[in-house]
Amino acid sequence: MRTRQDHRLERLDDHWLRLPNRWDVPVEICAGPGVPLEPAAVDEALSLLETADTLARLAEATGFDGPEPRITRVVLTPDLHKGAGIPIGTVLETENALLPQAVGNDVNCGMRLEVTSLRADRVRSRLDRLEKRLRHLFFEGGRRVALTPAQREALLREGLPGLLLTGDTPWRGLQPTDADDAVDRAHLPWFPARTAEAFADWIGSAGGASYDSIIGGIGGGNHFVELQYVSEVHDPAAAHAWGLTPGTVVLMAHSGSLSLGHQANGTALDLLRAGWPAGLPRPRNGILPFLPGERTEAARRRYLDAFANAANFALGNRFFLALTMRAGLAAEYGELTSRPLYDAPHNLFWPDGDRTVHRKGATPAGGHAETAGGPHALWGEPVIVPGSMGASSFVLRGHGNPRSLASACHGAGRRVPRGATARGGDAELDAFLREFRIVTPLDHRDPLVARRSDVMAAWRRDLKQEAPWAYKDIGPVVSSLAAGGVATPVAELRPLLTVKG
DNA sequence: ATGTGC
Repeated sequence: MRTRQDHRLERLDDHWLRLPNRWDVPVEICAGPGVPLEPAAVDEALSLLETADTLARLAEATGFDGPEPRITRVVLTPDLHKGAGIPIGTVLETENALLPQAVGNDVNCGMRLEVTSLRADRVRSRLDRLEKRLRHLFFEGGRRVALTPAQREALLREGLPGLLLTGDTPWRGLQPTDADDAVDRAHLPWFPARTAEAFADWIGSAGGASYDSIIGGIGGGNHFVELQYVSEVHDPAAAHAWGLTPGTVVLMAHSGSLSLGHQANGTALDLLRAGWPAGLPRPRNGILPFLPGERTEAARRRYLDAFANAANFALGNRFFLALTMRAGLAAEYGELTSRPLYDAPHNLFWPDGDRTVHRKGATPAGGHAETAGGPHALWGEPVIVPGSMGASSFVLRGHGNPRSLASACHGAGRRVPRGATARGGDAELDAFLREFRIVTPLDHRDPLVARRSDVMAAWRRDLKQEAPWAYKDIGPVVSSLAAGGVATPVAELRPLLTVKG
């Protein structure tokens, strides 16, 4: 299928497009002819580029005498769609500038993939019983992760490795493994958090160990925890190395930093507004950057600490989500192993000297250079691309393509805006729910449910926003990544059971 | 996307 091309885009070859702009910033999109691109998202990308002017004006107004702050490259992924100010599916490379909004509110939203010792036929044989267990564990008060204030603080400051060193943290008799430790240590190499002051309320909310109302929650929107099985192998050598043999059951968790990332981003915007030079108009696109230097040092440091705290929390939360799923599986099928293959961040930046790569709704796809010395040096970075509910997901291996800023898409991409899914579609949703095994929170319209604080409730309207027809077909999206030299498929995964936040 | 709408 060929979709009509946006007149502002120029096709470079079969799988790359260019967005010409008056700032001469290289803006490239990896998308084949079968991938629809939302015009509103292209509008938003052009509006983002006005930040090039903001950087120049801010530097002048503040007498900034360091090296020129600039946008050096933008990559838009094939799952591009309109976000709040900056498109979801944007990779932004800057020099001498940091843009909190280019990672978005949900700091370190990401994807964890674990390879279990279970086989699909065994899991399939008792899905009814497993479903009941998971509904209880995730939504009906069965989660109950107990952490002391010291443990909460350690999680924020030093991530999961820090938490594991702070007293006993067994949960339902399950302990993290060496593989967890290796994945979690590899995840956050950039800057440890110094202070958790922004989250003092959450840390200090109990005297002793108490059950946590936040950690272990899935979140909403497109977040989920899913059991899948390997249905097809596309790259036998890499699949074998990663344990992705046909019929193997895997666990996928997509979740973010819940309320913590929002608080971190809010802190950044408050600080940026407070420090904005008097007399300089605020930018039309609403995007406020940090420039380096002493003038902004204190504010930047406070933001980076809150950012790292939220990022650490998100990684830890995905670990707890996996642990919850492991607990359900162990209760139903007996002892098992579940080894994390990867935990990939979607919303994050990496300052590296003067250069910063920001990703908002995009996933790293490093090759040999980016993974050198690590466990994935041989095959490249695992790239996890989930399809919409009920559809296949893919695991690919990254090629570190500099054209893509070593980045790939983080999903199939929304086709219908959230707001446009409210009307109709109820019969289709019912049919979908009969066909696929989707474990959802309890119905929020039920007055008995709404009054109970120990259960999760959700609206049907939210579920409709995540219906399969609201998303693009994942096939052309994955083909674009492969043909565009970004990442190549290793294995295809089909859903067995989805726990939907 | 957010412990639950402007």
